Amino acid sequence: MPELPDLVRFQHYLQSTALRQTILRTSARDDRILRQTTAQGLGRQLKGQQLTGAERHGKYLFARGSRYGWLTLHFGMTGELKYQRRENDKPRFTRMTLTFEDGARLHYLSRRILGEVRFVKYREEFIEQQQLGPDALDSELKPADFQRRCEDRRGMIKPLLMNQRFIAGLGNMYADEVLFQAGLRPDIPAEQMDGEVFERLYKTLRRVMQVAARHEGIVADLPSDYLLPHREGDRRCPACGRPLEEKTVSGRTGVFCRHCQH
DNA sequence: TTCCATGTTCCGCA
DNA sequence: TTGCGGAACATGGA
Repeated sequence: MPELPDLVRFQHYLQSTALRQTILRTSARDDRILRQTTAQGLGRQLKGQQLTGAERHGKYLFARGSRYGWLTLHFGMTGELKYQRRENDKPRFTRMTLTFEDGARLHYLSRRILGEVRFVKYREEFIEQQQLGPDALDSELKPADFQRRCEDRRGMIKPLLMNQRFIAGLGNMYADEVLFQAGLRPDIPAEQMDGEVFERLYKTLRRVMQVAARHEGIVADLPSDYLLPHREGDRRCPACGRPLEEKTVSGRTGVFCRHCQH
């Protein structure tokens, strides 16, 4: 599930549940989602701290520690958060749990274990180390900058949109959505796009991601002329009604409309 | 049972 | 050097 709009939902969820409560302990039954640390190490770094805010960059969520550092979460393909105020049963697929002083718990769930949990001292340094591109909603991302970064790229446009080093936040679903809304095929070479096409793509990308972020990635709430609600439903183009086509581009199954995208 | 999956990374190859 | 396909990761659901 998690692409940028879903991360916005997780961010709001964490902000509305887990802030300003002192962390008593951290447990991770399964070490495989921990990176550069262990359950004990993570516990030492977080114990006694409170989370005071949540920031996002692309598909990473950062929860600020009141004394120092950031709890850093990546959700892979199947991750999510669950907050429990009472001693209910731990949700299935819980991989890591923060327990607060009052007994409430924040669970990090991941069905497949492709996400990661770590603690970083400096957020900006981490983003740099991961070589993440600008966040897709970053107001600093200007069209000219976007075009310049596209121009010296070979290869197809869709993998470029999904490349987190190019721009951070889009995955398979929203890359398809942006290309559909821009009327562009997923397999056109990036270097073939002229200035007018760049501008259309840039504006569409910003608009689609803003709309999706506003709806916090809830597909059912997206406008009905969006592709996303139709790719699992009638599998028809919301613009022309023709059946959507599948095309695998750089290993990911995508969906597009041959009639509306060129 | 087999195939596929909203992510990332690594390898081999062109 | 860049980018692609494929595999791997690990697991569950259709």
